[in-house]
This record gives sequence, C-alpha cells and structure tokens, in this order.
Amino acid sequence: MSDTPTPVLPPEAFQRRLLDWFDTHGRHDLPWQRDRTPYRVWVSEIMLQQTQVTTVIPYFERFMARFPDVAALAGAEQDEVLHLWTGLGYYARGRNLHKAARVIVDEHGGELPEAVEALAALPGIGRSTAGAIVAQSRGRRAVILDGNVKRSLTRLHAEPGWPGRPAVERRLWALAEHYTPHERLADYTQAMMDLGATLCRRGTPECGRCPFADVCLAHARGEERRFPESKPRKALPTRATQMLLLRDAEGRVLLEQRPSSGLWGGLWSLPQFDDAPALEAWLDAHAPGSELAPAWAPFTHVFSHFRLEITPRPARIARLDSIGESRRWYDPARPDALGLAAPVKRLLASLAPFTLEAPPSPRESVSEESP
DNA sequence: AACACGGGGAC
DNA sequence: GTCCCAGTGTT
Repeated sequence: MSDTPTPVLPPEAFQRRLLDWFDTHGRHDLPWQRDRTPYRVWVSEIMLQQTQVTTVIPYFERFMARFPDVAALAGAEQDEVLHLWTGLGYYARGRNLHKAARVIVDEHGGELPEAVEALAALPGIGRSTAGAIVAQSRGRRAVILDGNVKRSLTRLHAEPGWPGRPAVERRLWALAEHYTPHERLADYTQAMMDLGATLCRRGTPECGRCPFADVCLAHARGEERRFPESKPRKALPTRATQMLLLRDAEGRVLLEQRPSSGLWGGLWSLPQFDDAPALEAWLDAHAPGSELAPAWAPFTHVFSHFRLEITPRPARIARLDSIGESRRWYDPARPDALGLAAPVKRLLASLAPFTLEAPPSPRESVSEESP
C-alpha cells in the first residue's frame, strides 16, 4: 500500500461533476444555509454529528430561537442547554457546546476563531467539524472528512481497511484534501455531505444517479456494499472449563441444573470446574474411587461476548455418596425432554453407550448466541 | 441485535 | 498510538 492513494480524477473534473450534481440535486434550503454565520453553522454541525438532518431541524430552530448568538448561549445555565437537547442524544455534545461558548466569550472576544486549528481546540470540535465551520460560514478553503465523505471516498477509490484506523484515515484525508477546491467552499462541502447522505448511502447506494459512477472503483467491481469495511470485531476473550462426563454402569451421565439466572440459566449441563485439580477434588469428595479416563480433546463454544474452551473429562463412577439436589442421571440413548446447554447436547449426542473412548470425529467449534 | 456515527478521554 | 464510550437511528 503506497502512502498516498491515487485519485480517480483531477481536482477540477471532480469539483465540476460534484457541483453540477449539487446545483440540481443537492440540498439548498436547510435552516443553517440561511444566514450562514459561524455560530449557526457551528451549532448545526454539532447537532449533525451522529444525527440525521431531518431529526436536527426542529432542534436547531428551537435552539436558535432561545440562543440566537454565542453570548446568549454562554450566559445560559447548562441545564437549559441540555433541556433543549433532550431527545437529540449524545448529551456530551450539548455540554461541550455550552463550555465552548464560554471559552469563545472569555478568550476569543465572543467571536468564533477563524482558523481551523483554533476551532479544533474548542471542546466538541474536531478536525472535520472545524473544517466544515470554516468552509461553510467563511467560504475559506478547509477540508472535511465526516462519515458521509469517508464512505464516498472509500468507495470511489476502493480503499481497503476500516476508516477508523489511523492509517486508512490518513489516506482519506489526503484524498479529501486533493479534491477540495479553492472556490465555492460552502457548496462543495455541503455537496460532499449530500452525496454521501442521499446517493452514496451505506445500505443501498444509487449508483445509477451518481456523477462518479463511471470512475468509481467499487462500482466497477460491483462491490459498493463492501466499502467502507466494518470495524474489525475484537478477539473474544477465552475462558476454559472442565466438564465432568461421569457415567454409571448403565452408561447414564450425571447432569446438574444451572442456576436459574446467568449463563445457561435453568438449563441442564455437566458438572463444570475451572481446572483439573478442582474436578479431581470434587470426584474424591462425592464419588470416591471413580476411574478418571484421559481427557478428550478440548473444543470451543462461542458466545457473543467470550469463547469457552471446554475440556471433556470422562470418568466411570464407582459409587456416588449423594447425588444431591439439582442433579440427575441421564441416558443419552433415550434422551429425556430436558433443556440442555448447546455444547452439552452436542457432546451427549456423540456418545457411544458403555464407553469412555473419545468419539471418532474431531470436534470443531460451535457458534451460538448466549442467552 | 448489530452496527454506524465524531469527538474525547483513559491508558 | 489503541481502546472504549455515548444514545439514537438504520439495517
């Protein structure tokens, strides 16, 4: 992977296609597109983080009616700001907005800073939001890279990797920088966001209407849906357990019922132990003289939030002192109508009667949801 | 039921 | 740098 990706078009051609599309199909009547002051654009951009335009509009109108400028916002109580935020979600955005308003009054004479770096130093404003404020309210050249732009650019260039990864993000910023014009900055940034929001959507992109369909690398491969790649699932933590497969002379297996709440709540399972010594201690205490056979090969059961490595420990009982509450003997050849934990069910189904031998086929991992 | 989303903060 | 989070909407 080279350090700078190859653009699919020169900047001028990209801008012309995008702006021509925007002039006829873009959004031109959003509340923050009227009276585009830095303050109004700032508030709209914060509200638009993680939130769709149609949801934001009524909140924006109410907010502007109550806090028409930075001074009004800075002078308000946080509670009132959050009250107007109720229902928008991500309330840290509202708290940061309020905090930043006070910083702007205290340290910037009540005016939003003009420089991207100074804006991005304010709470709640990052690099992309700062760029959007500068481009939209001052018409000065600034680069944005929000989720919509990331999606369009990864598709257009078939950029591999999850855009949240710093290495991928760097490449996307380089592309965004490459295409950004020196004129019509407000329209251009709005157009980029509109393209992603209305055409180059996550689930069902409308490539038939896209001005870049003929140069889009993902479209050429018919793989629009594969971009951008999703965040990699982090490796699940693994826990280990020993499962006692204790059988009597008739081939029946000792089961015990799980506690009614928690993992496998109320289901029947094999007696479980954290390690071999714990299992052997239990056998000595409750079934002395039992013949413990060699462990079978461990297999893995996958839950939604961890992997359980199960080591089956077959044993033949000599005598059982007390079966205790919540335990029973179970005949695998004549299954009762019992709720069995999934891997236990699988294990019992593979048992041959009257043997402690491991089943012939190798055991592979099972995939299943946790309760 | 999982994922996407922009920025901040812990480590 | 990496990981995790917050709340709602979408898939």
